[in-house]
Amino acid sequence: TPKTSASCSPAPESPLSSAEESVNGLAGDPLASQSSSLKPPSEDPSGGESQPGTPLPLPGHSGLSIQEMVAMSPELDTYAITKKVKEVLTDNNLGQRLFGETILGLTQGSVSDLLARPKPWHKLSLKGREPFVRMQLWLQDPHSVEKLMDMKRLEKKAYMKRRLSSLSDSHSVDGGLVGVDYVQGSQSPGQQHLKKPRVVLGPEEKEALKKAYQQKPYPSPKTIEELASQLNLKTSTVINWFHNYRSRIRRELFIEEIQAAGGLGPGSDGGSPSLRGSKSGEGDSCDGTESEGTVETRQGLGIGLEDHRGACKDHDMEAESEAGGSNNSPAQIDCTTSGLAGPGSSCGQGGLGLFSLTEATSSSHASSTNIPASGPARNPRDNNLRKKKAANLNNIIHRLEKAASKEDPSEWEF
DNA sequence: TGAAAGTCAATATC
DNA sequence: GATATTGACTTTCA
Repeated sequence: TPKTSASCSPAPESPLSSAEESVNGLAGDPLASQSSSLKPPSEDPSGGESQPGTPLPLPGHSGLSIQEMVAMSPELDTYAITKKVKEVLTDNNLGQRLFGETILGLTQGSVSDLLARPKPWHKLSLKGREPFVRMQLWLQDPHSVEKLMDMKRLEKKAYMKRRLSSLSDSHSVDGGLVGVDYVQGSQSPGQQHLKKPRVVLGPEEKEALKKAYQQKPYPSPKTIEELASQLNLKTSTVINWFHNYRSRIRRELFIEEIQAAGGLGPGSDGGSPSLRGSKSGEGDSCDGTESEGTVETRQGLGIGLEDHRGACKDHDMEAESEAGGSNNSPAQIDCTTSGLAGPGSSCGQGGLGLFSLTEATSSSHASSTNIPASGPARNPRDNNLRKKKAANLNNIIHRLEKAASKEDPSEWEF
C-alpha cells in the first residue's frame, strides 16, 4: 500500500488519488477484485506466450491479505515478472505511471526502477516482495489489460473534464490559479511552500565520490566531512550519496551476477550459492578487475585517492540498465521451496505458467516460449568476462565483509 | 543504532 | 509525454 509519505501526500485530484483509492486498503484492492478471476488466463494480451504459473493464492477467495500472500508466496522470478510486465505494458501502450499507481501503489519512478532493476526474490524483504506479488497477480488476471485500459480511459476523461472546467473557470475567474495542480500536498496558493531545492551533483562531484567510494565504501565520519568540505556539499548529502550508491551498486551486482552465472536464475535451488550467498552478494565494491578506461585520476581532493584498483566505471552503475532482466535472466521458480506450489500447482505444468519461466533457460525452449526479442545473447567472451568478474566479486565481497567487521577503516584490507 | 531496503518525487533524458 | 535517474527521506532489520 502506498506509504504514508513524510511530507507530501498526493493532491486529491491528482491521478494518484484514483490509484490510492483502489490500492488503499485491500478491501478495495484491485488485486482482491482481480482475484476472482485468477485462473489460468484464457487470453494473452501479449500474444499467446507463456502464462503465469505458480499461481498465487487468491486473496479474494482465501481471504488472505496481500501481506499474507506475500508471506506465503512461493519464490517468484522477479526478472521474468518484470520482463513480462514490461512487455504487456509496451504492447498495450500502457504507462508506468498508470500501472504503478493503479496496480502497485507506487510512483512512476519507483516502477521504472523496479522494472529495470528487479532484485532477486531472495534478497527482497516482505515489503519488497509485495510489488512482485501484485505484478504476478496482475499478470495472472486475464482481464488485467482491459481493466487498465478502462482506467486509462477514465483518467483521460477526468482530465479532459478538469481541463474544460478550468478553462471555463479561467474565463470567469480573474487570476487564473484555478486548475493549477499543487502537486505535492495540494497546497493552497497561500501555502506555497518553500521546497528544498533538489541537490544535483555535478559530474566532477560524482566522480570524486565514486573514487572515494572505491577507497572506502564505508567512509568514516571524518572522511565524509572531508569530502563534504572539499566538494562543498553538505555532509548529509555525502552520506546519502554513499547510501544510495552502495544500494544501487549492489543491485547492479545482482544483475551482473545472474548474468555471469550463465542463466542460473535467482530462484533456482533456492538461490544459487553465488546469489544466495546473499551476504556475499552484498558487495559494495566494484569488481576489482582492471576495467577498461577507468576513471581519470582526479586531483585536488586531497584525500589520497588512488586509482590503482580499477575504478567502478559509470558503466557499472549507469551503462547497463538494460540489464533489467531481459536477456539472460532466466530463473525458474523453485517449486520445491514453495509451500504453496503443491503437486497441483503449475510447477512442472509445462508451458502453462509464465513462472515456469522456461523462457531463458534453454534454447530448446525458445521456440515454444518467450525468448525475448530484446535479449540478444551476449557473446561468449562477455560471458567469460562476467564469470571472472563474478568470481572476483565474491572474493572482494568476502574481504569487504571481513573489513566491515573491523571498526577502524584503516584496518580494512583490500 | 547504523546500515539496508524501499520509496518518493524532482529532474534529466529520450 | 513517457521513462530513467537520483538525492532525500522513512521504515525495517540485525
